[in-house]
Amino acid sequence: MKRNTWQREAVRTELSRAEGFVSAQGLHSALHTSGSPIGLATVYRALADLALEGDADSLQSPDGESLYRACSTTEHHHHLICRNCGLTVEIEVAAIENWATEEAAKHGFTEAAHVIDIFGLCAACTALASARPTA
Amino acid sequence: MKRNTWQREAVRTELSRAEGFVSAQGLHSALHTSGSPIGLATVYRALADLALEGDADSLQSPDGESLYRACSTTEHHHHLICRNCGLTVEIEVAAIENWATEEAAKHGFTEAAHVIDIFGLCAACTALASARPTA
DNA sequence: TTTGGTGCAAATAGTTTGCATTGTA
DNA sequence: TACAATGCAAACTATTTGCACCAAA
Repeated sequence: MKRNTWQREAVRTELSRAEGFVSAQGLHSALHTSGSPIGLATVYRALADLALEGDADSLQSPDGESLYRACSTTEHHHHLICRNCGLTVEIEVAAIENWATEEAAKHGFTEAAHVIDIFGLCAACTALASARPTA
Repeated sequence: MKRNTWQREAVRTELSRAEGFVSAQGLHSALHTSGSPIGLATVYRALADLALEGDADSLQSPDGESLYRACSTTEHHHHLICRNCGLTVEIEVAAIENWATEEAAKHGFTEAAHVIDIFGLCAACTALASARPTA
């Protein structure tokens, strides 16, 4: 039987408070900042459980980190994520959903789950980047 | 100036020989099996270069590994990946490309890189699945 | 009380990097 | 000859796991 601990609750809360996707590490430090002395391993375990139970959605960022977000079971939408500051904008397009499904079906695939997310630099970070170039 | 070494050539060759996506580690051991004493770091560096030059396509597997694939054309396309047998089908749709770019621009994002991949069960695996259910 | 959960630290896994050496241009 | 590329091993990052301890049921 799953037990109800404040740690799980904290992770769940912080996850749903987050606008879009958050990394386990990010969520952990956010919790620490909020005063929770929760352990990193616990955060990982809680997130893994949430994902398993279907309460969280996860995807891999281009950098190879696992990102999680609270799963609004009903409808699913996609995100525009700033790779610098983490700003997330929700974008939803039924057209794309259909496209994905059809494209899969066209090739005989079933149980298609798509990963459609756009990583970029938000306006603010773009400005910063041009002010202080990386290279 | 980029130099032409047999190691690069080996990586390039092995990559195009592979049917679908391969991990750096997998490619490395495949090369070793073929008798190439190439170093793992070199494989990583070669793959990174190939991806940078646009000769290879890369994506993150659900396990967090970086997978690479020879990129036939200069344009980039997306994939339909069977989560059971690994069969990969390239799908390309200018419409989606544009959509992604526009959606990003609409929100002031720059340097947008999108992750659009569809994981599902290919026809063959679907048949197998119904014959011998997983759960 | 029972036993799953937690925290810490050590262990993994994948990938990157420093540096002396090698080989291409 | 000169300098990019290689190989090795150490360094890193993200994540997982073993284990003793704690607390929910």
